[in-house]
Amino acid sequence: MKKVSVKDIAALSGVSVATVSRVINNNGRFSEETRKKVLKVIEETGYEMNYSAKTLRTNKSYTIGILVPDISNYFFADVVQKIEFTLFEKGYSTIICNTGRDEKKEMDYLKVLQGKGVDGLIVISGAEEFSFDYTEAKKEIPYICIDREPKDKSQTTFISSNHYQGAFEATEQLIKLGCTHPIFAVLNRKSTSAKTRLAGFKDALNKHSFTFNEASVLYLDNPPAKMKQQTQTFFTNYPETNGILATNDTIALELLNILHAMNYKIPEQIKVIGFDDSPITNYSSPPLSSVQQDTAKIADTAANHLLHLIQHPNETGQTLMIPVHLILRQSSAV
Amino acid sequence: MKKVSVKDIAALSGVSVATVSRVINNNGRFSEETRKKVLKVIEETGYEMNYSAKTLRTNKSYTIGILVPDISNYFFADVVQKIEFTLFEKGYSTIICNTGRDEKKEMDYLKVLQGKGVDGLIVISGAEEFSFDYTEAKKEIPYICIDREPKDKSQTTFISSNHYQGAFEATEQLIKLGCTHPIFAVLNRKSTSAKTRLAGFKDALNKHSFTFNEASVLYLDNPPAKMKQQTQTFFTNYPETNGILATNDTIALELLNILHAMNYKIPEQIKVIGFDDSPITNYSSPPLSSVQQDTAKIADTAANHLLHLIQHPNETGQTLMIPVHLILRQSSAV
DNA sequence: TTGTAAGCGTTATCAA
DNA sequence: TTGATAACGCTTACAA
Repeated sequence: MKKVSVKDIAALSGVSVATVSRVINNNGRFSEETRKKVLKVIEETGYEMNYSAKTLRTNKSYTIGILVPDISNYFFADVVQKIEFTLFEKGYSTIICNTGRDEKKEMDYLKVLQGKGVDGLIVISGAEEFSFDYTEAKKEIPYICIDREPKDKSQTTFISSNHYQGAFEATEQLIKLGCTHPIFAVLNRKSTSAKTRLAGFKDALNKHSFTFNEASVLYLDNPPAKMKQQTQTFFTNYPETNGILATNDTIALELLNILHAMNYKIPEQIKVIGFDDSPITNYSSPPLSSVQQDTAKIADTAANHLLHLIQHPNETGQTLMIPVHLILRQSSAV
Repeated sequence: MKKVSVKDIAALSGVSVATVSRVINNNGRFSEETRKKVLKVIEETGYEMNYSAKTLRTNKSYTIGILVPDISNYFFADVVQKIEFTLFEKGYSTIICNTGRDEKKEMDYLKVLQGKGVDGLIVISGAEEFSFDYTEAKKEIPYICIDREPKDKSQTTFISSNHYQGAFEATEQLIKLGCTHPIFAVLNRKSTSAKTRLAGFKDALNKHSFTFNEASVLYLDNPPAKMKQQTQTFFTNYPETNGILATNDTIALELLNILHAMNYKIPEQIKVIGFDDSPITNYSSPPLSSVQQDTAKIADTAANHLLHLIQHPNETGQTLMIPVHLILRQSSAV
């Protein structure tokens, strides 16, 4: 009772393994009659392709690796899920690697993925620049970077939400709503996207002739207890602060709680806007305004572009910007 | 500049491929001198194992498949992440399959996973019972079910939070806090775990001599708009309702919003408890009491048990219950 | 302790 | 239109 192989199919349908292979892959020529016969036997026996053998032979694994910092973060999970969906539709399976922002682990994963012969790689976010280590020039694996600056842009495709635009618009919105002292709240562990958001914030301030200085950015660290203390200190030093653009929704919500505890009224005294538009934004008090990323488009672009890159390895060097949308809710109301 | 193989290593270090293989896998005998020599060459050349070849030969893939309904759900993502971590530490990589609760997709995934020769499977949640279709008796793949009743418990290991206990305790808590008419809010698409929670709710009512009838369960459907209407109808019919145990946090939060809109005061008029204790519980208004699942323990148990099962395929039939903890917050305060 | 060689399930080349 | 066969990179008897 062992697994049935092409050889068995060949024997049962009275043709050679070569023919069976041709039928399965629909390449080369064979008669309609043969095709029917073979497919029938395949159906009956419940034959399933041994992908290891196929991969070994063809050097194509139909497997894609995804490097992601933290799959329990909604934004990442959502993107990954959608990428996985698209890839599966096209016959690829996906190995998801949760790096936990650990560089060593990332290297280990890369090694294994290479050993498994992945056809391509999608790298999502991260603090440092990403470059694939092609030492000794093995098979070059095409890769796509999402929200993570590649070291050498000519080697890959860079896909990113337009973080700059999002932060810029959100900041202008705060100003328009009357915030005289808007700040940007960001984690000290800074990702590529966070840096870009900061730039957007800064430029929006400039455009409206606000000064950007140490009173304009609130740097935070985990855990929440530390964040609370840092926030309190900041507000003691800069009590005039009346608008916050947070680098993501989690930070925004944490700040909401902290500000409540400090007896600030949101949005009356301080207006808050987050980033990512995760589902939680609807359930906070008050509901949180946020910059929505188009995860569907990001995922779709990434998946399709990678597949394209696999076919045409040298068409790299592009940077694709995905527009974002500011969603206004109670936390930034007038 | 092609990929280096055992053959190259053998040539470069002046031994046979067999010896190289022995050194790599540290099995069989070889002299210390040989070992050093071979490892040096491996190091220098940056050799990486071709896993397809290894898998083909040994029929072991060091790959585990995880079937999960929805990776953007925090509870699932958290469990998956932790399983993945443990498995990677032990040299396994993980193919995560997001089934989207689609039975056809689940079957397709199963086929591919089988073709890729996964050594084991972890199946998380889902509406119907799970049984692996071993038609034609291929290689039997050991699998673990988390939160999803296996069709035949003797074939697998069933791991689950103690949903019954959680629901029972939460219900008792509601009663203890003075709720005279507690209800259970659940989605119409009912999972194994939801059914068990309902049972716990029911038994707690019985214990305290409350009657369980159609006024005790609020059945809901997505999307939120529909949920709102269903809730309003329910409260028109049963206005005495003053306590809610929701089948998960998302439902609980949705209800919180709906009840606010209906001008109910939480927790004064209605007390609410959720399930899962996702991070959002801290940011809702009021903060949500919830039954916390021990994801770390679930994940760890699942991973280790599966690895054990791979070594000892016939030690199946266990059911492992993981205790849960009721976390009390504002939404159920007196 | 080490080497030789068979074989895992495919695909692809070459002949028929 | 088909078939025989080599090759992919690795492990593992069996020999030496």
